[in-house]
Amino acid sequence: MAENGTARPLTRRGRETRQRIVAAAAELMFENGVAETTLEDIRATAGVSGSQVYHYFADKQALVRAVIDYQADAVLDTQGTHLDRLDTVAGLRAWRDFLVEHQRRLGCRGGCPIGALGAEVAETDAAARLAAARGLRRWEGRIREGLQAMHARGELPAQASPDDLALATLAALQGGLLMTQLQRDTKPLEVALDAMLDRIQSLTEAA
Amino acid sequence: MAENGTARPLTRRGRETRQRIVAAAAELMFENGVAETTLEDIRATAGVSGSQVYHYFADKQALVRAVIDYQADAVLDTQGTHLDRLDTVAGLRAWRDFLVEHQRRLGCRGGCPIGALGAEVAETDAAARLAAARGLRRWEGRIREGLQAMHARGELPAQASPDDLALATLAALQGGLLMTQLQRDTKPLEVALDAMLDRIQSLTEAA
DNA sequence: AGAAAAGTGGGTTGTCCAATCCAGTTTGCG
DNA sequence: CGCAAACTGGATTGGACAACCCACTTTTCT
Repeated sequence: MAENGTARPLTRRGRETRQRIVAAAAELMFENGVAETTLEDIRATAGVSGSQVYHYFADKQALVRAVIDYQADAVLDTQGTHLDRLDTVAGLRAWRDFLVEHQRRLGCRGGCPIGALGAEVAETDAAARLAAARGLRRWEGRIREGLQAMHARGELPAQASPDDLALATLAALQGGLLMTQLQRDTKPLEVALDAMLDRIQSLTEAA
Repeated sequence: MAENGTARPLTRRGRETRQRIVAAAAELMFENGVAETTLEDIRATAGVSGSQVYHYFADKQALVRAVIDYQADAVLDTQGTHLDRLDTVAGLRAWRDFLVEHQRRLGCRGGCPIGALGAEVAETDAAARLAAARGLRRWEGRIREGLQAMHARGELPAQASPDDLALATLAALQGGLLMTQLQRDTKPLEVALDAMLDRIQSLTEAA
């Protein structure tokens, strides 16, 4: 039976298989988009047999939603300790360098695993759109924590909103990733992040 | 016969019909994405008969590329005179208000007509990806002209790069639009643009 | 007037793919 | 052990859709 979104397989092996399917789907959808990825591709990549995909997911949409949640975890995981060090200008710059280098390694392909997926399904699947929005909000939250810490230490002007700065930084990052994907060049990402970090740095110098 | 990308129909009527097809495709793809838009939908919306789509376009991909070029024109056209007045902080703020209001009118649906389309096809159609990149570069060019004028008048510090500022502003706009689309709320767009414009304004005050 | 282009309206073909079903086997928890 | 879940490896259905073809009419350019 196909499970609903929240129910998890009961056994360890079941959870692992489910996870293999999601990971395979995430990889293929990142590389080729949702529409170009067939359940048969996913089945083969995950190394499971015919009926297993439908054993764990009601339909393709349910799988897409699971992939978005998976990518949200993966994105935060990939950035690792960088996200814990966004409370200094040096930490922010190191994070920026990491993101740029990561895109370079990928050949500027794929864009943001959450943003690109979310954009593709935003107007056709409200639940998937909300899952993507939730993923980005988690990311934004990590940036916000760093900037709030700087603010609390008085390193940012009292009237400056660390929350707004965090949201703006994530937006610049998303736009930079999109343009980097389209142009196959890390320059947009570099310039977009540098502009935001320069702004944050100049605010610290004003405080 | 299906024409290649550059050849245009010879008669006025032919150009109009071709344009009607592209406009219908643009509207439907903006609302539902490329994958969810069938040639039959387009044919019906454009009000043309069976074989006409293939009379003007070799295949769906060719039509998608035409739609991207069409949207690039439409986006610049929609912003009208605002793009001629990006050489003052007041002009930039008015432009920002216009963009936010435009999203509000659309119910935050669809995102950027160029960016959303480009992202969907970026990894499957290199020509379409490049068409989207070209469209964004035209947009960036209009922003750059404004900032270059400010720079030439000495209203921006000599060491500040108006070119980089323009690219960063468009990236912030793109990311803001994406997040606004996903969250169905203009806040990300507002905050992203405000952050970039605040940065530009503070640079003018430093100069 | 004559030719080329634009257009109608329909049919057709072939493929792809999501989704469902099933008969049987293996695994693993209690 | 016994039962339920996990899993295999198919087959199959049904629909959607891109792409192509055609016989014929209307419009437009020269």
